[in-house]
Amino acid sequence: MVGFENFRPRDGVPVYQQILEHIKEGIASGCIVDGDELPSRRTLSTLLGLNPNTVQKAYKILEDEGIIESHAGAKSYVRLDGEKTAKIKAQLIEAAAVRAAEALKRLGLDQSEAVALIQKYW
Amino acid sequence: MVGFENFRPRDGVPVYQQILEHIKEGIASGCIVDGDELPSRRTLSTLLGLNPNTVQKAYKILEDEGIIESHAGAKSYVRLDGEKTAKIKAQLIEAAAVRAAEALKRLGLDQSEAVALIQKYW
DNA sequence: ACAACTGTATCAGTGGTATAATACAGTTGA
DNA sequence: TCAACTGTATTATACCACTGATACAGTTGT
Repeated sequence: MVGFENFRPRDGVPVYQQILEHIKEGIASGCIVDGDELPSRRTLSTLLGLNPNTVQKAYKILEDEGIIESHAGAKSYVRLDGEKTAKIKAQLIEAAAVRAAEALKRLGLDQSEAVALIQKYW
Repeated sequence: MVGFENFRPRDGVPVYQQILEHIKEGIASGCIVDGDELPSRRTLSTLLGLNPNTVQKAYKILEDEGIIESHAGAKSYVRLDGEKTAKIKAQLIEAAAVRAAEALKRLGLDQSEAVALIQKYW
């Protein structure tokens, strides 16, 4: 079962997007693999104190992207092959690295200073 | 005059926030200093193709934070002392570094991998 | 004084997010 | 079979961030 134990929604970002990201990050880090069962829309919405529609919105996008499989009446499962997993991981990592590099560059830092900072705040 | 030549708003983030960040980043990197004149609300909004209120919103926040000074009828100026400048710089750098470290951690990377990525995408 | 610029304030409209209340249909297991 | 779950869909509502349009007030320089 895909876990949401340490899911702490931060504000400023739509919750449905954070649910999306949480699952994709789980895939990238290897915590979530092919065949894993997802909590039902109703279960997860109750757990997080949300409306079922909010969870549905996130799940719908994941299904459109071919990451999960849903069928009326049955539970939902993660559907991944090696290629798709690698692609998700690469996309997230590149996005995070580019964002980090650009942010630090804009602050006037050079590469060695940036590296030192990452180490300091790790 | 505070410059907006290489200001390219990205979507997904409110424009008024990006204006805010642009000015704070300029302060952190030393491009913007005490006494600098700001473009007027109307001038900047025309330049960026925005509504004057959007610029006003950003300027208002900067004034509330004591970073710029505005008086009805007169132009607006940056007001900074060394302490304030250092504080802004430290805040932005810490925020960027923490955000970067957390994002890369969530993706399952370790410190050396993160450093390598920053160097790769620098 | 006056034109042309400044900042400031107010109100309306739009779109996205989230909630709410249902309804319907398929699967599962006792 | 049948109750209890599952997913799916629809409609309405509320709220807030953002943008847009407009009006008003103060300054600056000629």
